[in-house]
Formats: sequence, C-alpha cells, structure tokens
Amino acid sequence: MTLSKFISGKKGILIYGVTMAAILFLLKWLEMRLIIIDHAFEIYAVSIAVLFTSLGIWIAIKLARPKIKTIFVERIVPVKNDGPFVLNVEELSRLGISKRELEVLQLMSEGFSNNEIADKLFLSVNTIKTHSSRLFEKLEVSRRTQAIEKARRLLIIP
Amino acid sequence: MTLSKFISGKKGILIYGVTMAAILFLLKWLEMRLIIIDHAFEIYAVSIAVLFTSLGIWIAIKLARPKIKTIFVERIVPVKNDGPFVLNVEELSRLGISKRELEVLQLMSEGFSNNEIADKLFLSVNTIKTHSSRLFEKLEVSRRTQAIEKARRLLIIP
DNA sequence: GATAAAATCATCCTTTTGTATGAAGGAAAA
DNA sequence: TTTTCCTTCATACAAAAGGATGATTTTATC
Repeated sequence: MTLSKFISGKKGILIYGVTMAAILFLLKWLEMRLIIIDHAFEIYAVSIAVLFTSLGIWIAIKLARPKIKTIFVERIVPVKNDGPFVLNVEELSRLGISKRELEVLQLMSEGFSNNEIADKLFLSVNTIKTHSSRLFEKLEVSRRTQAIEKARRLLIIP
Repeated sequence: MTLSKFISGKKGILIYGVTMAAILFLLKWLEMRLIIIDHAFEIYAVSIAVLFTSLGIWIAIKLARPKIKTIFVERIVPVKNDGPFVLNVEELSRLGISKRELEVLQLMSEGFSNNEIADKLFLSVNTIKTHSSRLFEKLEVSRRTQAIEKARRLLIIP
C-alpha cells in the first residue's frame, strides 16, 4: 500500500516501463547464469517466482486501488430523547437532602400517602412526617405537591 | 474476485500448497526443457513471468478482498424532545374531563392548594373541592398526588 | 471515643384535603 | 321542551398532611 503510493500518479507508466526493461535485462542475464552455473537453478527460480509474484501483487494493488475506497454511508437515525433520567446529584447535595428523604420524596411523587410510604419502608407514619417536614424545609416549600413540582424542576426526581 | 471465491475458506491453504507443488514440478520440468531446447527460452520466461504475475495478482486480490467492502456508518442523532407539550385530547375526552376540571388539575400539579386555586379562579374553595372530587373519580384516584402522576402519564398535563 | 449527621419514633395541635350530599343556574343536546 | 352535563356553592364529617418539639438510636467521621 505504501509502496504503491510511491509509484502512482503520472509517473506510474514510465516507472512501469523502466521496471519491465530491467526485468527483461535481468532475464537475459539469468539466461547466461543458468548455462554456466546449472547447480544454483533453484535459487534463481525462487528469485524469479518472488519477483513476479511481487510484480503481480503490485499490479493487483494498483489496479484494485480505486475499488478499495471505503464508502461511508451516514444514516441519520433520529431518536426520541426522553432518555434515561439522570439524577442531579449536585443539587441534591447542595440542598442537603438525605437518602431517606429522597426515598420519601420519590414515593410521594408516585402518589403514595404518608401511611402507604410508612408501610412500604417499614416505618412509622410519624417518621415519614418528620422526613417530609425536613424535606419541605430543605426544598423551601410547604406542601407535597409543591415539593414534587420543585424537585422535578431541579431534576431530583424523574 | 469470483476465482478467489473458489479457493477461499478452510481449503484455501491446502489448495495453495498443491498449487505450489505443481509450480515446483513445472519448474523442474522447465529446467530440463531449458537445457534441451535452449532456443525457446523467451517463451518459457514469459510463461513463468505470466504465471507468477498471475499468482501475485491472485494473492493480492485474496488479501485485498476484505478491504473492498462498504462501510455503513449509522449515526444516531438525538432529537430534543423537550418540545412543546401536546395535550392528549383523546384521553381527555375519553375520561370526560371538563375545562374547569382540567384547569384545577393543572394548578394542582403546580403545587397550589385548594384555597390558592380558589383565589386564582375567583371561586369558592368548596367549588374547587367539588371539581377535584369529580376529577379524582374520573381519573380513578383518591389523592391529588396520584391524580398528578396519572395525568402526567396520560399526557393530560405537562 | 467524641462529635456530628442521619434516622427513628412520639405527641399535640392546626391546616389541608377528601367524601358525601344537596341544591341551583345555565348551556347544549336529544 | 325536557334531559343531561357543567358549573357553582354550601354544610358536615373524616382522613390525611403539616408544624413544632423532644427524645433515642444508628452511623459516619474525625
């Protein structure tokens, strides 16, 4: 590939011609050699084989080159970006909301009552009330619906 | 291309070996020929050249084959879906939710209390309560947080 | 181990929310 | 025109939610 780059373009034909001449000369020279040193025939044969095989490879690469060009077909696939919810950890820690509080908040947003949340988390309703109260303080709201709305805006809940 | 197809796969190496053996045999045969008929050397030389050049081309094609295939690049472009909220009118009429009820629902989802909603709409709290009760019946829920959650899921509110 | 933060629960009291029920005026449909 | 639905409002009661406060127990963290 890198080799073919050296011998491509307008000079390609010229170089090809020169190479062919050289090869013919080499053949003639080998002819004499063959008569004189008959014993070393295999070496020459292999040399010739390698030489012409290389030539063939070179020709093939040169001829095949335009066919190797890669066709990039870029298909634009539009995807709805409702994407996965990414929790806003910064805001969460900025407000100092704890794990339990977040948990309660999430269940709140799903429409559960304090009693239901207490049952789900195996806690007393009073505990849930405490958590929610703290939550409201931290979110600076006074109702669960407000908390849900604000938390959603801050990407604390989906 | 079509030729290489015949000699590709697992049998490739075997066939290659056989071919090489045949070529070596041919060379040996040519050796004798060369000594006997010295005059016809050029013909053999060309034959050998053509043979090995063909071999080279065949090898090159075989090696280059995987590079010819086209590459399809699928680019997934995320489309922002923050877009304008489209109210689900079908669901709305299916559930039989009235304008006022929807209005109350929207304000609910924004975190307003019944009293605040009443003030905003210049209505009595009792009226808001009536509306919300009807709303809950139609949405088959029993709490405003549930109503908000379900309504959002049904695309009745943003 | 001490300190701080988080989590747990309770009690008392107020506000909000929800349910049930009834009623009356107005607009649209049958 | 009658009926139905929407809208409005009221009263009374029940349930849920919220605020204030205090206390105990974990759990980190230094």
